[in-house]
Amino acid sequence: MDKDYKGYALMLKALGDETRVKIFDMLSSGELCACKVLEEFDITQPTLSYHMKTLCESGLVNGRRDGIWMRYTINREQYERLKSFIDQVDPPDAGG
Amino acid sequence: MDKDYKGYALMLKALGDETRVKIFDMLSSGELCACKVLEEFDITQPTLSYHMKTLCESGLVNGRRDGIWMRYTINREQYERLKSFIDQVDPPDAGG
DNA sequence: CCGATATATTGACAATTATCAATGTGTCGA
DNA sequence: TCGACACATTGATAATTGTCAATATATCGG
Repeated sequence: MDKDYKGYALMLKALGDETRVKIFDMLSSGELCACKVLEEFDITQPTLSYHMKTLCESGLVNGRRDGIWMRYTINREQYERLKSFIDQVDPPDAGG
Repeated sequence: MDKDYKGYALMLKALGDETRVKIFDMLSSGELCACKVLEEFDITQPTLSYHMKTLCESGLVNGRRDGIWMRYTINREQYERLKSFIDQVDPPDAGG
């Protein structure tokens, strides 16, 4: 039962950016459309689109079209998978 | 109580690399010296040194000199901090 | 079909990253 | 103090990243 380090690394890398980790956190309160996310940042629309693509390609975020809008949610399955990995690390005491 | 997105992003970025996330996982079983870590990878010693520096600078890993060796452990405090953030995301159901 | 709105893609570019070979630094034992 | 070992730093380089302006695509209402 080899661990999927490549998969974890992809998700962690997607979250390894201040803008994207904030977007991820915003999505914790539920589905959001791109335009609502955009309001929270001082970036252009193409840049947001790039970040959303990065998050989606990591598997951590799902996007669906709803008419004019793209609505994004956290992919719970992948989120749980990442969380399990992080939890499982659980180092012994004496390191900080 | 603003969230330290920059700090989380730094840690997540450090883990967002297949080699480093594997090192991090190796450290879950306790302290390891660089030479032991190196044995597990097909990379040169300078490259490992670079990765260890990246992990240490993110705050997630501590290094200490022990004579000839550098011994690395997970920084439990930072690890718990990251884990708490991830746990706290906890999206509502309906996203996978 | 046309215009308006939301989003995606492309092309360009500066900055950062991961990697190595070569070399430097620190520690110990003889 | 010298050599050997473990590790760090430097310099170089190819690849990747984050960003924007410009443009393309998709959806809807009329």
